[in-house]
Amino acid sequence: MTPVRVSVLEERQNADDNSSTMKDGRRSDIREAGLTLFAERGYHATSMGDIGRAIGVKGPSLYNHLKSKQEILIDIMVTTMQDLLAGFDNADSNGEPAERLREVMAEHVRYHALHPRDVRIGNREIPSLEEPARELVLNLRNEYEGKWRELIQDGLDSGDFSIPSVRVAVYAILEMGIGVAQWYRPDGSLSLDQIAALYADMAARLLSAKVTVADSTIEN
Amino acid sequence: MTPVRVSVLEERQNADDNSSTMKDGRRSDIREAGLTLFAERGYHATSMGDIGRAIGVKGPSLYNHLKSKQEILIDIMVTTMQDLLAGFDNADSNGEPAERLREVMAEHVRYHALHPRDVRIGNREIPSLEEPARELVLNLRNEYEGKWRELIQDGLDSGDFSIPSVRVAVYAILEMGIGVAQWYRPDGSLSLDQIAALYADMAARLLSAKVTVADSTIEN
DNA sequence: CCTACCGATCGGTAGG
DNA sequence: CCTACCGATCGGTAGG
Repeated sequence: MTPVRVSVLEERQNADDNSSTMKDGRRSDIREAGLTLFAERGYHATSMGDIGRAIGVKGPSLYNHLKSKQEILIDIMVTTMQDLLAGFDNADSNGEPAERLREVMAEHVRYHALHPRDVRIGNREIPSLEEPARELVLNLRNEYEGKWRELIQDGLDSGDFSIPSVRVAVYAILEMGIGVAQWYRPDGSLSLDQIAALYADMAARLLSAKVTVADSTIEN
Repeated sequence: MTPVRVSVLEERQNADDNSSTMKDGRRSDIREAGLTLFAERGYHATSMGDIGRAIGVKGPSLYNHLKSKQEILIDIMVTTMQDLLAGFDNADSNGEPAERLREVMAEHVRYHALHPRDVRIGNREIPSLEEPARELVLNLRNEYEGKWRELIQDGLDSGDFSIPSVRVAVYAILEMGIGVAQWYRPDGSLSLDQIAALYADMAARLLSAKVTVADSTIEN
């Protein structure tokens, strides 16, 4: 269920090298250290020296494997959005809207539970991205939201869902799932499958509204 | 409904000065500039020179009004949590759990819609806080969550609510409302009252679960 | 409220 | 992969 992805950094390396078999382990070590440190302290509060120290080298040595600190951030944020997009497509089926909703929500929640550092950076460090990467990430995010809007619109059209605003419903559901990254612990009393099912339930309930606002469909 | 609050910075000023009538306008100007810049770029990406420029003075001049950059952040984050706590108590009634839930959720949403910069900083810059302010803010946050847990537990005990996990329900509902700060626009097609009512509806629906997970009450 | 300035730290480069 | 070093920028202070 977890989508297969190739890190942007890894891709760059493969493009530069002829031997795609020789995988520069340092590169993924750096990514991993950046993931932890950016998530804990934030991008601007993390120095290249910090990242170097985390993998046992000095700061300047990192430049043998990348061109800038920014490159690490871009790699993390782009691959995270690509993962979420691929995860949606993987989980989506051609069944009933209600069932499709449960499946993509479960995947959304699983991804956020299993990749808390990635999504935390993804949600906090957008201002730290330089153009054009920032635009790219925002576009990927819009693409992700668009998939959700389509699914929920489908259910609205078929009569399976009943809500006054597709847009608000999408925001509410996505945000709800994002929160899992902040509290999920693998050794908690709820299993990941239980949590995913719980959130799938909650999302499903959200979409069967008894409208109390003035007009039944306000806008999109 | 919006709780009255006194900025920590203002309090400090009043404590230092004898003339509490002479309110140093610069102080709140600085707070306002920090609010905008920290929210847009992040704390570490904002310099004292940036804040000074926003109010028409040089960076060093700011130190006539405060002792450190950190002080601005602390003020913003502490008063934000105090506002949320006071907002909860103000909105809470002694009626039925379902009605109390609707009222505090509407207030939660209104606050996030009307103070997007404050809550954005509040949710992103916790790692930028130095001790002991960090502990203090986390305690206030726990206090806020605790109020929600109590309310939802009340509704569970009285049979008004039906959910497998109070804790998960609180996380889901709070996070849902926090998201409003990221998309609400005063000139949007939905009025703030409509939005608040929508989220109150969604929260109410979340709490009337038909349990699909194995055990009906998993934990707290 | 300003200019001048401090020590520290940053991202990144040179050169080996 | 390292040391040495670069120019830039930072938060904050001195002194007026």
